[in-house]
Amino acid sequence: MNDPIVKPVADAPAPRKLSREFRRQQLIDSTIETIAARGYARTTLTDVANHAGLSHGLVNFHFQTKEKLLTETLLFLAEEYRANWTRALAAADSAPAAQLDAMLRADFNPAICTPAKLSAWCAFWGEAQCRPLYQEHCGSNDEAYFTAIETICKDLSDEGPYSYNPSRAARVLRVTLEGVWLDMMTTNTPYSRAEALATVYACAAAFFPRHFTGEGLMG
Amino acid sequence: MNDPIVKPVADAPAPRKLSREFRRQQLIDSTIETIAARGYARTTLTDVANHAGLSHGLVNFHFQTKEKLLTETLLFLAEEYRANWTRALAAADSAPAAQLDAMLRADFNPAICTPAKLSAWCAFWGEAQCRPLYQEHCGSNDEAYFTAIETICKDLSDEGPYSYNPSRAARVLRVTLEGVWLDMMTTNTPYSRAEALATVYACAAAFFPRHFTGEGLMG
DNA sequence: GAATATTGACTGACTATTCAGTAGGAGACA
DNA sequence: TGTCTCCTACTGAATAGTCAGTCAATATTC
Repeated sequence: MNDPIVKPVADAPAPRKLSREFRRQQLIDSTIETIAARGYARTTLTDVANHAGLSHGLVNFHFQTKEKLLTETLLFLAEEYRANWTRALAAADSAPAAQLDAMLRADFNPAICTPAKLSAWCAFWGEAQCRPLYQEHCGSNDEAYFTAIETICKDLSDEGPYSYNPSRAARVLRVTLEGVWLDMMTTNTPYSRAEALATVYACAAAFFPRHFTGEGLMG
Repeated sequence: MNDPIVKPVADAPAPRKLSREFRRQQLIDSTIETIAARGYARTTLTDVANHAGLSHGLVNFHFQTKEKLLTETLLFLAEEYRANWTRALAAADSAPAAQLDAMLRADFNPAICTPAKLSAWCAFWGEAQCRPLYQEHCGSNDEAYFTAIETICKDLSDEGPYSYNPSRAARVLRVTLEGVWLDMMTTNTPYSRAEALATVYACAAAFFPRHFTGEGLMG
């Protein structure tokens, strides 16, 4: 628990002084790990600092208050998530099916889908005071996400053509992604990302059988 | 926030002394409300007691420690949830489609699907220390639930017949229910139970089109 | 030497828990 | 019916522990 994240490199002692940005990021990472390990309610500044091998006074030096640290941690997660699906969409083929496939896969990118980050997301969702905060800063992220997945489903529905209401299909896909994330946290025998992705593909195949199978994008 | 839950009846003043069981339930209810209003991390015994119009000493009198109060609150929610779907299944027609319909509807029973209870569930899920606790006491509940919905989906799949893997379909339905619950908590413009149920039915219709439409059970 | 980062002892506020005391009700007995 | 005694629920002041935030001293880098 107290292992410092940053180990000194053998022949070049870790610089005691690091750039503002580096330390801030290091403390945000420690916050995520600490919340995952101890829970939101039991997370103290000392825990966070110790996890990074630093003293708690430094946390206040860089973030002023605990609340600001937690806020910035949430904003970091939100921005990382947004950047991840945005990048995935941009990198994918422009065909609706490929776009949807990219969107579904994006959620299981190992960079954002780690146990600690899932746990931290879960903790922020659960903490009543965090929801308005999230809405205020990231509500527009979610709206963009909803719009993106809905538009793709509409295009895919036209292309099929499929008779399902594409908005409903989009929402089912979205909540399935959310539900699977939650499942990965809470289920007794947590299943792998691969298994989670298979569940999402089963859903996509049920709505868009001409484009998806239970194994993934067709063709 | 400080409104006593139990108002004195006009001509019969509220008894100062009430039965052990009544007070315990009253305090558990207050705990749910307080967690919903203030968040898990900020919930204090004084908050809980004030919400019930009682003194904080009484909480320790009845529950010994704060931890036990929170544990018992979680167990109460879990048992209420289990009893709800079990009862719904028993009351429904034995045809697989009717059983599945009962199971899907059960989650939206106004008795268990209140904003405060959703919020409390969310808080417990989010708090890392609560997950092992839940597993230990209620893991078997979840297993029974998984088995029930999986069995029903298998029967329904045979009856269709449908080509989807019924276990996957069951899991998608289950995580859709979970995801919709989460959505009711977190989305900017929270949608009604009716709208949430429609989303779940869209999912059921996608997997079992010979038994469900987007509006619900067929026939 | 100046600027900045870092430490850690300290403070003050908050809160879980304890406990000595209060009060209402239920029998026992007259 | 009155009153005495006991039991249990209940109160709230006191206690003890925790933790966020402060700050003077120190280290590091330029």
